[in-house]
Amino acid sequence: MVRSRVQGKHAGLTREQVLRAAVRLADRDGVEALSMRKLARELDVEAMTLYHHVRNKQGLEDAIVEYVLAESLRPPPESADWQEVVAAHAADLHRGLTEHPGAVLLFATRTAVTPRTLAILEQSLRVLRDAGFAPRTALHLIYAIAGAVVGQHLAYAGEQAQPAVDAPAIGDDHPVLAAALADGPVTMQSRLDFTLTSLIAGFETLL
Amino acid sequence: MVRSRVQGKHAGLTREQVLRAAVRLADRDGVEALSMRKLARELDVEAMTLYHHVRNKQGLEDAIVEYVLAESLRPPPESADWQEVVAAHAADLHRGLTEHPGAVLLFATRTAVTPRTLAILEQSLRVLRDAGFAPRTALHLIYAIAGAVVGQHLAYAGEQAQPAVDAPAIGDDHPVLAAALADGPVTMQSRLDFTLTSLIAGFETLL
DNA sequence: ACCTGAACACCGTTCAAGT
DNA sequence: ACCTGAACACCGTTCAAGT
Repeated sequence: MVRSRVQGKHAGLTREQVLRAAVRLADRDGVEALSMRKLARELDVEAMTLYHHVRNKQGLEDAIVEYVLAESLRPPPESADWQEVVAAHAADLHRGLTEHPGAVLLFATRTAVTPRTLAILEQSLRVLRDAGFAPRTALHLIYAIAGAVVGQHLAYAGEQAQPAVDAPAIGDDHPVLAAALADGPVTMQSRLDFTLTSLIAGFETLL
Repeated sequence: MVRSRVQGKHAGLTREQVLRAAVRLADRDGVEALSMRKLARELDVEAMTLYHHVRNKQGLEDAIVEYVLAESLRPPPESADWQEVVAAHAADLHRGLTEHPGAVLLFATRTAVTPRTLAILEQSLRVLRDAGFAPRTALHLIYAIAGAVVGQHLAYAGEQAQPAVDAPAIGDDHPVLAAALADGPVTMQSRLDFTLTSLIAGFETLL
């Protein structure tokens, strides 16, 4: 790593570049490997320079969540029924977290409240209310969906580090568990599909 | 912090004591404040001593999850229908995470697979299978419940640091969202209840 | 205005050494 | 066997100083 610029010379570094590099680093090496110093090295800059574009590491992490969420979330499809809107919301989140595994752990503990996400949320809520859900129920519904998607991605992230239960490890003491795993391990996709299908079926009983 | 023991003198430190102190420290100051050095100070011992009871920090965190899960999980109630078994499982997890907020983030990314948790899982799965669910569906069902409980606790933990959306911050641009929050902020308890009720209602449609 | 470099107060972990 | 202390390679962040 060679310093390629003298002090005071502008690096021309923008916040956008910092965030893009941070997301890339987190996706490549994992969030736990994301440090101000390593990110600075990646950008060929001193660590302290980053504090010009970001309040601190917390602020960087908040910004990553906003960045990924902004990239993932789309306005709900026009003239769709509420089931499609809910499924689309889940699919948006799922795609975003799949493309950016480094953001999964950060999504778990923050909500990015920006004008754009608020606007999209309001549009989804309107569809749900027009379908007959009370506003508060509609909000609960969105929370339930988001929690389910993030929850399954987290569980999956954990299983990468520490492999999940599989059939051979079970043995004869646990016949039902063994039967459940006989057709291969349970994947995140199957768990997520099951959870979302169950949730939507449950929501339908509320109408 | 005074050293109260000469080198080589047994501290009489047990793994149980280490884990109890770790859980207490994480609950009191937050997981992010849990460090080997601070934990050692708490136990009036050198940091390196802890490595005699725990492989490394990862191992300590795994052990915390096992410890809290063992304390929380109970065998499913005898002669209960499947809805009660599922609700009891959710309630066990909810109680454990409420009593041990320091473990929430750790629960998100690991599964504690021990003989005891496997046995309890098998019992729950048997009730579900006897109720008519296929073994694989039963397992999906348990995963969905666990994911929902952990997911809502995580979201709640995040809101402690970074307050959630509330009515005054919304304004006239988002009437449905404002209406949803008019009766006060959405709490973790209400979100969790809603999610679990919806999930169970959804499961019923599968039978 | 933008960037640097030293410094401070922390980390997890290895390793040789004490009793 | 159990515990220590120094050491190494890291952290995030403050602060004064450079251009």
